[in-house]
Amino acid sequence: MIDIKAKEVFRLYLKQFSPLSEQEFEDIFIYFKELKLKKNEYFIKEGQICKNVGFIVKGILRVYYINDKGDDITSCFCPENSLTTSYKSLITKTFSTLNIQALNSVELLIISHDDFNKILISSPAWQHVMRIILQNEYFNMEKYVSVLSNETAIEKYKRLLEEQPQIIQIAPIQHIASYLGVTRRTLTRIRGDVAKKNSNI
Amino acid sequence: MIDIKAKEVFRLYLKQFSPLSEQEFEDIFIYFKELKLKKNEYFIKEGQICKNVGFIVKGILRVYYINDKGDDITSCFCPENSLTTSYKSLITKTFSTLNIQALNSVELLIISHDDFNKILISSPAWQHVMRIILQNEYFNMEKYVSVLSNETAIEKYKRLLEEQPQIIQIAPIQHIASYLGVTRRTLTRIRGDVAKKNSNI
DNA sequence: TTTCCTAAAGGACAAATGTCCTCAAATTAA
DNA sequence: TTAATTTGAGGACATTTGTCCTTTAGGAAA
Repeated sequence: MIDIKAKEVFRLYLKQFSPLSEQEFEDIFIYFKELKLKKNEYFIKEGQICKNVGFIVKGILRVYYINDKGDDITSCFCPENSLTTSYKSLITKTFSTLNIQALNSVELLIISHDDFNKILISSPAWQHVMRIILQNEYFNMEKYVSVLSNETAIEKYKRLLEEQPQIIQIAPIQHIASYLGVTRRTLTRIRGDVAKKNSNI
Repeated sequence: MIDIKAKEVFRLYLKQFSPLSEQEFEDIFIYFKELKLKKNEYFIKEGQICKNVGFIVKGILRVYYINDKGDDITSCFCPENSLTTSYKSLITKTFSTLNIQALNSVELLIISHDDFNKILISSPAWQHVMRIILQNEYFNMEKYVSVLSNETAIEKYKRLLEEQPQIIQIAPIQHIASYLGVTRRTLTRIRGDVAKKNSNI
């Protein structure tokens, strides 16, 4: 039996995008299962085919890949109250190049790709919610591209500090650095500068 | 009457993604109009609401925006045989922050957002083609993000030289530079290095 | 407690990139 | 054709970032 609180969190999440009737929500919810991950456990590993979409009830996940040079690059931190999956692997049924790993202890609601598609066909309400969520994913990615190419390292750090302060608390410095597109050394310099400025005020 | 050659080009484009029957294609095609742009004319300008999707039969368009610092940043070059639109403005019916401008003389087939949606509802074939095209757009964006954050300026330049050599021929240096995320000065340095290496061979 | 280990901070120097400028070639206008 | 304008190349120096290394602090194990 799924935790009643988790269910409520998910209900509220969907409600943001589009109202669902009690019945519509229940019809959808029966397909979800609970999944708990301990720190450092994986939601999906490179080389596997991703078969699930997860909703994060609690905790934070890190998405990363190993690039041509062998570096571990963090492409995204998935916060509470959002979806996580390896879209490309899921949709094209190919091996994932991404790893999605729990940064702390994580609680998810997951649905299989097959069930996901089943609901898409049978429920116009679900179709509508998903269209909006996927649109948002796309727009977020556009935003991320613009941040990556326009902001300096220090601006990006300050943005992260403002938008996702929990990340800075729990993620080790090398993950934050690769996410911001700089080396560890540059990130410590930035932290030094930020601390210095604050002490001047 | 739309140029018969343009029609063929579009038919072949759609065919890549999914086969359409002759009738299905004709049913869709009646909604398209021809649009010709001279060099430097706009498909969409910042501040307007984008109402059309365009298929590029001939020519190249540049997508750019003005960032907070007032710089003109090229976010993408749209080549022949691809779609162009300001997705965010189109879908959310908000003012576009993007400009899409003809780099040379351009020939488009355009369809209004309303007609686009009308076909989406009436034609499962069109729905299918569009789902695949939008998925590809998303995957391309992912690819672009990974290139932006992993490759050095010189690697990005070489990639562009290989993948879209026409761009390097016709776009002025500052547009290519902002697209690669560097200044003009860095791009001329890169060109110098590339030329020097080639002469050594 | 003491030792060991790990993670972050930061010093020193090198490399890459940006800023500001000039010059030369190409293009446009008179 | 000549003058004016635009565009790209590239010099000089400043700034930023990377690389490699050492130091420091905090937590885990003996």
